[in-house]
Amino acid sequence: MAKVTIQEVARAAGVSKGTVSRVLNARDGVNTETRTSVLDVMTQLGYVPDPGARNLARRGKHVIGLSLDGDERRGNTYYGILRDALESRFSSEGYSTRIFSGYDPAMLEAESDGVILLGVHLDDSRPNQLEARGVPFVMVGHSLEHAERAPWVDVDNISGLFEAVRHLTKLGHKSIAHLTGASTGQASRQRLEGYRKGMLEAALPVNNLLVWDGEFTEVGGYRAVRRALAAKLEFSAIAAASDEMAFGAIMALEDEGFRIPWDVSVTGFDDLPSAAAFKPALSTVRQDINTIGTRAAEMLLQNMAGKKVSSALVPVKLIVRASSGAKT
Amino acid sequence: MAKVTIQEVARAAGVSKGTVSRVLNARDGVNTETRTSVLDVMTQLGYVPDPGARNLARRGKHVIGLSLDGDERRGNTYYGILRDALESRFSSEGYSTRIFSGYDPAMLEAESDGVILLGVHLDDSRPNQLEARGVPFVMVGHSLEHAERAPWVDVDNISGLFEAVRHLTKLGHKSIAHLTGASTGQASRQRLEGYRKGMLEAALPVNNLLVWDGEFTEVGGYRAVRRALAAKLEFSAIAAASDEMAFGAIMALEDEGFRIPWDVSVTGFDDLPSAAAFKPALSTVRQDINTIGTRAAEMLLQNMAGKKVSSALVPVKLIVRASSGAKT
DNA sequence: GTGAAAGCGCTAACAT
DNA sequence: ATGTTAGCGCTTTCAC
Repeated sequence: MAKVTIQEVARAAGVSKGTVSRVLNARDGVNTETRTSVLDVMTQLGYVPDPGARNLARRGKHVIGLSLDGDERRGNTYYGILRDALESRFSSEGYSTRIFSGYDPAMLEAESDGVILLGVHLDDSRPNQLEARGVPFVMVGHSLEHAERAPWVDVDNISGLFEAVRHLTKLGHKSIAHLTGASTGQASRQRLEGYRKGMLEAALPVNNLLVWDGEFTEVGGYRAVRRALAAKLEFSAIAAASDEMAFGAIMALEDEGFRIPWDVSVTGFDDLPSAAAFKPALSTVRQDINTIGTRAAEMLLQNMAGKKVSSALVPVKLIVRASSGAKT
Repeated sequence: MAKVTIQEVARAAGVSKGTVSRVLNARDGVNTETRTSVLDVMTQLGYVPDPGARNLARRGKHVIGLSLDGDERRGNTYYGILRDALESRFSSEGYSTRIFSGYDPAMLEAESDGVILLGVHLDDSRPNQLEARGVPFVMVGHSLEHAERAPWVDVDNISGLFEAVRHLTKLGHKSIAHLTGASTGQASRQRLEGYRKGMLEAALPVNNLLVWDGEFTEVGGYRAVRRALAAKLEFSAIAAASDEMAFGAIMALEDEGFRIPWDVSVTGFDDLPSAAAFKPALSTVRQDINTIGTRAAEMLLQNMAGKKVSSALVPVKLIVRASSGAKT
């Protein structure tokens, strides 16, 4: 595993360091043949560019800022994974990432070359400010308000819950509850909309008493279900807006003697690693957090390079496991 | 904020780059006067060494591995903060950090210069293996089994819970329950021991029915309290082994109509950022996660430099807020 | 289109 | 004890 450098690649390919560097940076002005041959040699030798050296030669700050507004840290399995994905993509490009929690646009501008905006909400001032300052940025998550300000990557929330509800209605369920998160978040609204669309499609009424706030946490889900049970609400299925709320819901149901999925079917959203391991294994809408992170990173990289990029809606996929079953 | 380099420091101090580099790396063979004067110039100019350039010149891999066994990721506010602290300390030293989840000692050895071991448990094989391979490492958390293998940093768990219980007994509480975490973890055991010592000190009996497993999560705390209530257990205070379990406990209590702290006093452990914001503000044992991370990083750095370092027990501090009050 | 050479900020010999 | 000088791996002029 001896370190292979650009020099060796150059020699092996019979060209100069300069040329190798050019193909490495996808700069044009390189003969197509030379390019492919160099590329070949690279993979053959298992060449991996040294980020430190690149930064040094490029002379920049080379840090990208992760701006979290408030406590995205909480409830965080999701953010942990996302952060890993961003980090690994950026670091392989020679950028280090830094978390900026206390939101300070001036600092962001001074200390980073570009920024990833996490958890943008309705009346968020960050997109405007960043745009005004001309700092390249991309948002993870989106809302109509800010959609035009900068490119964003988001998961297809609406389709996700729509699919979950359709799955449930096909199973014969009619009274389907929805566990929603904080009302200020975009994701919650969109998932709620997906729920409504799903009910509509099956010509089922949307009963507001069956839309519960689970605060996007396990306990939140647990308590919401307890309240519903205490209020003697009738339902045979729950489509939750997150896996964690679904976990909480299932615990509450089981604590009260209900069996999943025989008495009540439950679906989640996210497909966290723990969803498959849960008892019963959770039926859920998978969103590939890694893809989202990688996409966002790539978009920002392009953006910083001055290229125009367009936003992306990442598709979701319904994963059916043991927590949902036919209405009995 | 123009970038100041070692060259400029050298000129301003009237010495050569070499000398500046020497003081920068705390290498000896430098006149004390020169050293202090160089140091002065550095702070005056606001000099910050460029990590990339250092790595490049030092020719090493310069990555330190964070080994998490299994899913430390979960329940994670704690690990998020810890990781930030480690990262910032290491990166200012020119090291990048990488997470190694699937534990593979060979990989760890091949790809990192040193490793931080997180969540070491009783029958953990990592300390032995790492030691056998001669990889420098330090552990965050400790157990008697591994205490001699390598330096560790840990919070004073025993004193922490001891203080919490003493606080409660001084308030007049006699029936004090303890919410504990997973029994395999060291921290849980030590906190449980602190609880026992606290009860002992006040000549109070330890009733095993009042030691509840809250799985170190909010829901876990919530459910444990519900079970206790359903079993009609008598208690006027709860000393939890984590803030999150305490949050869950308070929610369960309030959902059943109890008022905190009038009907039941509750204390936590960690002092997460959310503890002060919680309603009611949580009395808890503060452990400074940042200090722990920074200490661990510093120890590893020393260790890698071949210096002998000794383990550290970081003190804790009881923070009294609104969730605990006199027994009525 | 490609090579040669200069340098990015720093460390590590080697001198003195 | 300190200065000098090569590089580290890469990008970027500037020639050709």
